[in-house]
Amino acid sequence: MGKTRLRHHFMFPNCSRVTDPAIQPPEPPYLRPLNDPQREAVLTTEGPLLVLAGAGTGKTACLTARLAHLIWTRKAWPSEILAVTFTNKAAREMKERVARALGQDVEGMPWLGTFHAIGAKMLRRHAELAGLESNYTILDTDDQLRLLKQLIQAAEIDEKRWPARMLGGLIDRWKNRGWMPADVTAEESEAYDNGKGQQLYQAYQDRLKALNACDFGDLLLHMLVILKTHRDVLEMYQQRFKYILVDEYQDTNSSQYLWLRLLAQERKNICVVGDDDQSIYSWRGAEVANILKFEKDFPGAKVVRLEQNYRSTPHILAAASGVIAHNGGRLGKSLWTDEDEGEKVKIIGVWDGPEEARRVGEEIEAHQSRGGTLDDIAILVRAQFQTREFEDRFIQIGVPYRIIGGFRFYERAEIRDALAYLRVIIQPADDLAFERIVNTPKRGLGDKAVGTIHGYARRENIPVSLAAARILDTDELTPRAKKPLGDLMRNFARWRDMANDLPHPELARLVLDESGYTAMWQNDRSAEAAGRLENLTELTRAMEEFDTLGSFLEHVSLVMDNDADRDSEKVTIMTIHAAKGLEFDTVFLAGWEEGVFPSQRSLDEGGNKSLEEERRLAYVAITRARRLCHIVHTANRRIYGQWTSSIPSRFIGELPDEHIESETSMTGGESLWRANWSEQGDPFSNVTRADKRGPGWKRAAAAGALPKAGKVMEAKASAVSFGAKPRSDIAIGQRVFHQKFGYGAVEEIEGNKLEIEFEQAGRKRVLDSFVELA
DNA sequence: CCCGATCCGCTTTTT
DNA sequence: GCGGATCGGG
Repeated sequence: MGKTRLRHHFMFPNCSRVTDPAIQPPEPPYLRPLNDPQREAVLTTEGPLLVLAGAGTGKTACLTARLAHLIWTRKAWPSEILAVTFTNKAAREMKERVARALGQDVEGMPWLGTFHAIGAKMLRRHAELAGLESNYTILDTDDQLRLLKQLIQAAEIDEKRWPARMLGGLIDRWKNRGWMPADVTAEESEAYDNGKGQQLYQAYQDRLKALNACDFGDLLLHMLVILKTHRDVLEMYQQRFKYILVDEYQDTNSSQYLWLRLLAQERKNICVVGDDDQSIYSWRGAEVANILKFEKDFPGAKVVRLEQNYRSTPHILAAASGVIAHNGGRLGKSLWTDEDEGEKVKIIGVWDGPEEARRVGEEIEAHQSRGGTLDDIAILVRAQFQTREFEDRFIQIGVPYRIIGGFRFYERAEIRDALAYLRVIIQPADDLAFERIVNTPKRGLGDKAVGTIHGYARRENIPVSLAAARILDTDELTPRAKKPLGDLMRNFARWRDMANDLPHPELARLVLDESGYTAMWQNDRSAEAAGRLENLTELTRAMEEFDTLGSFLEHVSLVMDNDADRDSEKVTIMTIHAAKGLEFDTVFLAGWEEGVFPSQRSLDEGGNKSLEEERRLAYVAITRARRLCHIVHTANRRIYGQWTSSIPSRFIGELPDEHIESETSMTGGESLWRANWSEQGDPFSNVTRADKRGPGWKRAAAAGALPKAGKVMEAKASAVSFGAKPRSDIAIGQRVFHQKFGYGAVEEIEGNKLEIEFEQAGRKRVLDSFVELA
């Protein structure tokens, strides 16, 4: 095992020289590249330690060196270190880098992984203490939702008024806080159907137990309860874990915090690494408070700040620091760098969304013609909908791009269907999986038949698939339904038998064929059918890398690989959230407008707390850039099909003047925009402007944060009503040209809106400012 | 069971 | 303005 391999490493010839007083013991290789604070973070092994690691300060290098150090100095065996991360990617990277630091692989680090993976592993060992069997199924959000729907229907609650997603969200929130159903307060319970929240949470947990299943929150919550109520189990883990290491501590939720605190209580060798300024996940339960109060929670904690930035230029750092300085209650860090000054952060103002994409496209083409690679470039957006505009444009001009996020492999319908078949084979009691595929492909078992089976199951209090088997001996089903159900059940019995001696990828292929599932897609004439079949092939191929079907299914539920194709050069388009932890030479930050970024939701609800989170997001966004950072904002944007005039983000106003330069390039010239603005009466005319920055409206917009509600509302008025002066040069029948839709003839005129019959694109409604006379 | 009409809702996302 | 979920009619 890994242990022996590592032991071998301790015989490294260098180590024996320690006995020679004339020669300083050589520094272990992993310490060499570290600066002083990093070194301190590595060498302070005993007692609680908080490492505040600013963006780009070599956090991962430091973390891995620490792990390597603990192992190298034999303070702990690899199996005695608990190291938790949030994502599989981070865990994988850490594993690889520790291995590299020590010069071999670290299979002996069984407790390095995500919170959920480690929680799942512990829970498999102690499942019976939570009323589960160790082969429990891990449900994803889709399953969770379907289950909740059933419960809501059974409770005869109007699902329209009290949607399942709402209940799901509440239950998640409660689990994140470490609450079992009994812990839900009346006040919280009130949030769903006048106090039915707690009751439904309890019913949901009961159902999960009956299904021998867990949702993601349970992986932590069950273990937390077990650690709290079973001293012996807690003590065993406290003994085992000599050192605890936590990455991205600012992202931990209460349940994770309580879990860590229990485990660290005895030895107190807990090292947490994070950056309060990069806390951007409060909406999924993260508590910045955890990192802010670490020193209180662990008295005598040492704090090490990593402030030397190895990533960005001084201008970029100063810009980011300038923005984040507007937040209160920070632990505080000041990033610095040795790098040369570099270029200022460039603020680009454009007319509308399409022009934003056009403009960024031009910059990218220029970068390319200078010989730069597209892999250096990222476009970061606040929300997924913003990617559309760039996609459209890049397709048009032929710039290859990849969009990170969106649909993941394991979330696709065909993959989930295939997995459902396998789940039913492994765990016959998995009702959710059974119900998913009982009539997929169509085999004449519609709602009626399934409802009858369901009723039987409920009456007899047995799993649905068992009910399906038994109901065949009764007359409850019509002969028409009995036949296909009998076939299906016999198939499952047969597949289950075969599971023992057939390799599981083989089994999967066979099941997909014999069930008619493959045929279903082969007969499908729609465009995506071929892709779905490919995905199924890919799925069975992926299974080959796992020893058992069970381990594969766990991998699927816990490890969502986002392997966007890395092979060819592409511009990366993604959300800021997805970009956290990454870096790019050149970064375009798009859509920096009030209502987009900061998002409308964060402005409407959540108050200052959520605005500060948006600001941290801005900080994360800027610090992704190594050398060039461009911030783009538009004067008009279409949101939910509505043209909306937008004012620059307040975060632009918060950038220190001396580190930015601005430019405006609007179709029709800036004067058009300004004319519209003044015709209507500048909503910010009562605000004193610092006119340093050219047009001055950027500042004004930022100042718009001051006179709140009314003013901002007003500024949101649609562009259509705004300077709605119809063009005098357009009449019905006029031939016009439009950037996106090409040539067409005007059919109708309504104010400044035109209805145009385009030659290629068909009939569209557009603003007159978007067309030229042809 | 399939289809079209209609209605809603709409930030971020990992596990 | 789009996609998806849901519902009612054929």
